[in-house]
Amino acid sequence: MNVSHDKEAALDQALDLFWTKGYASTSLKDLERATGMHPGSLYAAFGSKAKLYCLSLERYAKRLSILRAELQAKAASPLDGLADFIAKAHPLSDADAPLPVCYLVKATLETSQGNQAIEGKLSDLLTQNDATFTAVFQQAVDAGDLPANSDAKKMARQLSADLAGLCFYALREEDSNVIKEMVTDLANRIRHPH
Amino acid sequence: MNVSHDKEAALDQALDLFWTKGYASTSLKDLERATGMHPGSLYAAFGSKAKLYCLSLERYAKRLSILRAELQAKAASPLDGLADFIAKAHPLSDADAPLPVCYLVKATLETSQGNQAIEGKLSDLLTQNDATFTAVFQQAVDAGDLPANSDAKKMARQLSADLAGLCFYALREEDSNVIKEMVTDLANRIRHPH
DNA sequence: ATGATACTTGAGTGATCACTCAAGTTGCCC
DNA sequence: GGGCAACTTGAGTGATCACTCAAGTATCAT
Repeated sequence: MNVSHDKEAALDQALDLFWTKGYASTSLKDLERATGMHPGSLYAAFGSKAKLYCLSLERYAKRLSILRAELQAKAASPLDGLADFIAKAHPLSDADAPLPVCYLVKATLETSQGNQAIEGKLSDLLTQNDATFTAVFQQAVDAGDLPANSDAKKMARQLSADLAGLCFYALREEDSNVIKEMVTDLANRIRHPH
Repeated sequence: MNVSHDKEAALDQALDLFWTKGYASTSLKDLERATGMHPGSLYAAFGSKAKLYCLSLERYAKRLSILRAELQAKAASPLDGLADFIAKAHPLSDADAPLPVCYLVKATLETSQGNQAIEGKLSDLLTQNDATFTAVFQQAVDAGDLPANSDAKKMARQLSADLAGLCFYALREEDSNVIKEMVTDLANRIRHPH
């Protein structure tokens, strides 16, 4: 009996698996089990393990970016939107996420050694993310919410690093209240810069 | 012809390899090449890949801890010692380190899925590190360098996270001056809390 | 020299890796 | 219902994985 497969659903399953186990530690057997697809179908649909991984990275980044844009649109100010995003939508604050850790951060630290395609894709997505953060801080400067001589790029860099730091800490801290406090602290620092 | 092996030197080689490639992506072939040891000797000396990894984690943590203690002893104050450590000795500031990234941070984000021994060892070492940071902050409080109502534990937590965030950013930023600036900014925040 | 002890050697183990492809199944048009 | 294109299937590929162990070699004391 054949089973027809939903490529999008399979990609979601693969994303969760890669996210939790990492690229190197996820085997095709794992992917077969998670997606319900057989190796032939997986390769027909996605080409290779590395390409599937890249697709999952892209999918994650796009999903997060859309969420951020939505919150931004609803927020009273650019900085409020960014703070809302961190406090509500980021994997750190998302109970549905397989790990309280940004997928891109974890993937970067794994440095899928040697695979040029994966490293390039990661670099692209992270650069894009930094650019978005920079744009938001620049909007805040233009709106007068930040001093006119603020360095938007530097602030974006610091935010990226701060988020990554929280991801690291969230992975090993068992008390979720501690993380919640650190996340809201960070969000408040964004919302009310001094 | 047999070659006699220096266990300490081999462990150093393994440490560098695991540090750069990660646990899952480092094969025994890689370890053989790096240490010049044959599989039999490796297993006689270290027991298993996982045990060798744990030993390398321990060795790294101890080395870093000793460096920190030395700087602490020479410094004018506890906070100065901590700041010096970050600005001078941490892998972020150490040109000799294989990666400008704390080995323990990278290892934690890799979450050697499933291996209880490795996860336990990592957890121990990180907890120990947090405790040291906490102790230093407490010394600063006792010395009057920090307000009496300071939460040393919370400050240690934040420092751990900040360092991890910098590690993440250092991995992907090509311009070393950017990292240098972020590191000195962090060190100055430690030195002169507001 | 000789035998005992300790260490080194590397071919070989079964398991698992990412991946392929011929054969089988399905759905659709006429 | 016959023919065909598209998809699914899963046993099988060679490579590589972590790891073992019998055989070889060096270093002793005697």
